[in-house]
Amino acid sequence: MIYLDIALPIPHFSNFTYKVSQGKLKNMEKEEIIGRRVLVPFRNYGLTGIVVDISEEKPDVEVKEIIDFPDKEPLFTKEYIDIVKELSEYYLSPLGMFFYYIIPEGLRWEYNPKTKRWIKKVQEDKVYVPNVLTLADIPNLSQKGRELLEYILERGEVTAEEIKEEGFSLSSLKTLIKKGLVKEVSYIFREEAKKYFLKQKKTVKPYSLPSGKYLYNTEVFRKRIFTYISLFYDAIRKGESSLLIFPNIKSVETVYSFLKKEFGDKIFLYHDRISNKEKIRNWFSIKNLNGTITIGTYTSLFIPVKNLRYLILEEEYSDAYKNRRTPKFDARRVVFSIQKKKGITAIYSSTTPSMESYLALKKKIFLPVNRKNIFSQAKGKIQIVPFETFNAVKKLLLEELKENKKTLIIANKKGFSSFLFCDVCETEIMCNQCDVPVKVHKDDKYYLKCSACGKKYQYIKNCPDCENPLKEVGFGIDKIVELLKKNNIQFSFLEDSKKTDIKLTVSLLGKEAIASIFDKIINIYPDFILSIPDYKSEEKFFRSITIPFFKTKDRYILITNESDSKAVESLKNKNLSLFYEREILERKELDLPPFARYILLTFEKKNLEIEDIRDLFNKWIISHKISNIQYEGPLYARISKIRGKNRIQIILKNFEKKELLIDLYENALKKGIKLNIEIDPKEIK
DNA sequence: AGCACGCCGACT
DNA sequence: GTCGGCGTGCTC
Repeated sequence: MIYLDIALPIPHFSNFTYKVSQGKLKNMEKEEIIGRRVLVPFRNYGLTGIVVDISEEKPDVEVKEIIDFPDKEPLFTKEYIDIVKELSEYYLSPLGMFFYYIIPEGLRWEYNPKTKRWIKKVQEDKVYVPNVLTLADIPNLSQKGRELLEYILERGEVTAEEIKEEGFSLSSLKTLIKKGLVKEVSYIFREEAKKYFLKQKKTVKPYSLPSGKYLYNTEVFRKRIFTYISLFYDAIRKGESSLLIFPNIKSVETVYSFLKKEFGDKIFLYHDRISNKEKIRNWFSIKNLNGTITIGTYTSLFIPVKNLRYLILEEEYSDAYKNRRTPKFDARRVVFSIQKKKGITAIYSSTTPSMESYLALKKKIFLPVNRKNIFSQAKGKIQIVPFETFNAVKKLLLEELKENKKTLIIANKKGFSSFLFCDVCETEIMCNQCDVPVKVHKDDKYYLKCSACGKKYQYIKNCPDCENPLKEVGFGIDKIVELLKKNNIQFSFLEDSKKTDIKLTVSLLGKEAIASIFDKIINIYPDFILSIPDYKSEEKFFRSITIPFFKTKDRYILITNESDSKAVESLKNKNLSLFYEREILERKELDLPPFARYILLTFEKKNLEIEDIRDLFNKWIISHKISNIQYEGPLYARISKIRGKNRIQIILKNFEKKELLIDLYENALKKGIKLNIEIDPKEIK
């Protein structure tokens, strides 16, 4: 008997032991078992897990036997298991939950105890293998049957399509199966013999970067992409692979279709909107083939790419790189872990890098890709217009849109109005289950929507308490849409593939790959970003005003009242480090990230009170004899209620013994309080 | 997470 | 009597 350490998808901070008999092992080597997907009985149902370790010692607890190893090969290599383990510990996310999330969706099989069957989510590939060793001494076999058996023996393993292509009929195959001469085998993935073609264009010079961590902020996106092409050609020549990550699917698809022309069958796509079948096929192809290129979202970071050489994280500043659900992780850190483990070349790219990356470059933890001046690649004129009223903005827009130029309008805000306000009661109209004012939206008609829980409400004109007419406060993208429609101006959204001269978007952040160059860009009042109580607000504001400039050919019109801020100063002076240097000083003075590490604890329960949490927290500190702990709270969260549950927060600063928080999590859970632990939160209020 | 079990109020 | 909502406990 052999015992397996299996990570199962349940929020429990330990693995589970199962036994496996020699028969089920089918002569597998130890290395072929670790990293494998495994089906196990669990209570009265079943689960899909990942084998993370093997032992021959009998454990203390009573253990069950596994059901099956459904795959031909492991999903993960030992290296990647170590990387995922490290991340799971860092982010306090259970290992099994981590693995379950990062494997292709089609492999997350579920057991239905009623029908006693596994729901497999994808169709398996069926192949046919010989069940005899030679053709000799087989009586009663037709000429056709003999020829087919000979063919299957020769190939070792064939599909029904291949049998048909060879000119055999499927009924001959059926006869052979009936006679027990051929066996049908199901695989979730069968490696395909790929026909590669690759004609390198003469214009592209292969280029290589030695292993290490790089910051690439010296060139705009359209130049960076050609650097990647050069790197990819160099890697392919050596049989090495590359992984290029974007913060959203639209960017992935745009770049994929562009690079497909260049690299043909060498290139793979991986994100959550491709089919389950394709995801599985691509996973194994990328794992097994030499010299591939993968374009994907952050889920593709966990594919154990064969011979990985270049790992590129595009627009590395993007908030989308932080997964806010379990398993919690930040793509930037995942890239860091993979680089450290494998000694590859990792490139963090963006026009406006994150503060962390900028500081890492300063400290020489990151290397520069080159030393070009990014401002020499943008020639637009910056025009700063103060904001007065929304009516003035409307007038400016109509005037500017008269010119037949390729124009982009950035609205900076979703929805129609920010909220509804009653002058008499002096209150905002709130969501009835959250502590959030409802936002006014307008698609075909007006409606109200809560931005916290997503609940929609009918539009109301008058205050439900005093019946006085309500005032709409603020303006979002839906109001710009209304203006353009009223004036019969042809437009489309930036994210649509439709071709119009006028494009509209909420924000350009994370969309550098989607947006082309515009003659004119109008950025409407991004100032509100500064009013969000978060230490990253200035950085976000800086990015929102800077990125559009690098997409402008002639005129960049920025509507703002913040022209004295360090962000606008730095843009006007065409010197981005002006902003970064000043921001770094401020962060250092206030002891904010990246100079301090924070952990945000959010407790959620109906009718939860500050006292409950203070009790719970103090008991935890005493029971673990924790001293010198720096924290703030417990306090009500900025959004003090979501879906009827009160939210109370504690912020820990530079807390080292993270693993003790598991105990706090479990103590809270015993009282029906859900604790959300966020390591390195992206917002601190 | 996802399931079972048990308590309790509401409704036949 | 029985259905179902939800609080609690447990998982190799």
